[in-house]
Amino acid sequence: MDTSEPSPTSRGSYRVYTPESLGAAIRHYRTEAGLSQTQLAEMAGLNRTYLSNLESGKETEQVRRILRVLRQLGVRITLDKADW
Amino acid sequence: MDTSEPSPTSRGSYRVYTPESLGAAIRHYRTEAGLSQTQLAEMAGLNRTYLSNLESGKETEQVRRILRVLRQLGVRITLDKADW
DNA sequence: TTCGGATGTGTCCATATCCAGACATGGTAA
DNA sequence: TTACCATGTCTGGATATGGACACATCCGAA
Repeated sequence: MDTSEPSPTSRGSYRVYTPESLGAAIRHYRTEAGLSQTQLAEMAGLNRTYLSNLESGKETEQVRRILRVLRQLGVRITLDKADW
Repeated sequence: MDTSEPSPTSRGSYRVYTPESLGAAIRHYRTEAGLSQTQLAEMAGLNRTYLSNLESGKETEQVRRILRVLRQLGVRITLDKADW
């Protein structure tokens, strides 16, 4: 199992390649914001169980599908904080 | 109907805010690559109908959910070509 | 120690959603 | 014109998936 942090780029942004790396990035930004899963789930109108699974990269076949499309196109996905 | 291009940034990358903008970006990169929906769907192991809907931003409640989470966290999503 | 918060994880179930297939339309080439 | 391709869109059905809820674990505070 990969317990490392999601690899940030030189400017603190995150590359997304897999559902797992997407989940890791979400978890990073959530904890950075000082929010619990319960709080963020409420803010986003989601179930906490879903958010837990999302952060773990589980049960996200849909995400995997979309990432497959983008990978085939050679498109890179980058996440970063808007207020930088 | 919106026939405009998805708004590119100064460096040719695309910001994703909604399922619609995600779909528009995918369509842009697909046509740029000279691929038909059928071709890309086969390459990615998907149904063409799904890809058509994905590019139109339809039936993507899952994407909308995840985008809600990222928006609440103030996280920005950028797509760009890896070979630039 | 106990207590509470945070998180992971399991089950059940209603429903969203993907796929297959068909059909219509618009464009283009012969 | 006909023929073909790309795309949008609809239906039906099988399945994936999210929500609700419960429970266990871990950890820090009191």
